[in-house]
Amino acid sequence: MQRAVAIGGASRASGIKIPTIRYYEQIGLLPSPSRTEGNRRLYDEDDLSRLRFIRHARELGFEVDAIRQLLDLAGHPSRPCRDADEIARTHLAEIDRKIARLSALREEVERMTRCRNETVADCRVIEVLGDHCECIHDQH
Amino acid sequence: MQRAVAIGGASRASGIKIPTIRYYEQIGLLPSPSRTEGNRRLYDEDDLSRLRFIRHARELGFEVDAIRQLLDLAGHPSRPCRDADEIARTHLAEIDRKIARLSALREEVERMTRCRNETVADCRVIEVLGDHCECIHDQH
DNA sequence: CTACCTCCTCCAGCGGCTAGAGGAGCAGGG
DNA sequence: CCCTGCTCCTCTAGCCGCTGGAGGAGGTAG
Repeated sequence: MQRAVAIGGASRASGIKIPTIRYYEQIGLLPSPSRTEGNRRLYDEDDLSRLRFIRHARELGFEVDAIRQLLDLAGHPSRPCRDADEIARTHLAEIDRKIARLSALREEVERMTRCRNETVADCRVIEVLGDHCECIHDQH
Repeated sequence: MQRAVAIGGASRASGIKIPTIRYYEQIGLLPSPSRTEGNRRLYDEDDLSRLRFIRHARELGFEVDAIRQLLDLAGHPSRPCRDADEIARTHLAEIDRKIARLSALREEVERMTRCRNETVADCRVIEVLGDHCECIHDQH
């Protein structure tokens, strides 16, 4: 049996603040963990993985609902992939767009850091991220 | 002289909703545009670029303050790069971490879409994004 | 037994939007 | 020239995703 930690430990392990963990439980993003006799939450390794996943996904700009879908996908082994396929594909497309635009931004920001003693007269950061040739969105 | 558009046109051109554009102006993320005689906002090409930039940056998970910094960087040609260097480097590191984790996630999600008629029994999406070996953060 | 730390619940507030009310500007057709 | 209808204006209230504090109970160490 693996050791379980209280909410403070889970917070340190995941980098998510204590009230936020409780909030995730409240909105059903995280299953209600077991409790001690004294009513304290106990998190096992699975819970911690899930918390780390949520943290990184949020940092990458996925919204709670998307994370919920991804977690469902990963959390139901018996579910046929066919059902999950469209969800996954949707997210794949979104991930690709994110990577493409981050790479373009990276290029420009790095260029800025290279010109140590010059001015940023020719910075094109806005143009780079403002360009939407890689966009798949309908709305613009 | 280039044509300017009203807020509705700016919204369609940038993919940002009208109230959000007004909100960005209110918090000083977007400069107050010129107005018509009838008090309507008029946006030129520069404003639209800025709006597109903000939209993409927000989608990529940058917070408003980071965007403000990046815009300042790109918007002051006379400013020596030395001043801006640290800001740029900080963001560069963040961008790199985002790209690394997005790539890992991409890999896993794609693997999920490949197994058409199988189950997702061996999905490792959570582990992939839960892993924090690329993290530079102090807090965990 | 006391001190102190972590945990509990409840609730209020903040950042970043988003939507609606109520009213004025403006463009096109009759 | 006026009416219809669309877009715009400001103001205010609400939603999502947290974040922090009050007030109190559990648990552990000296």
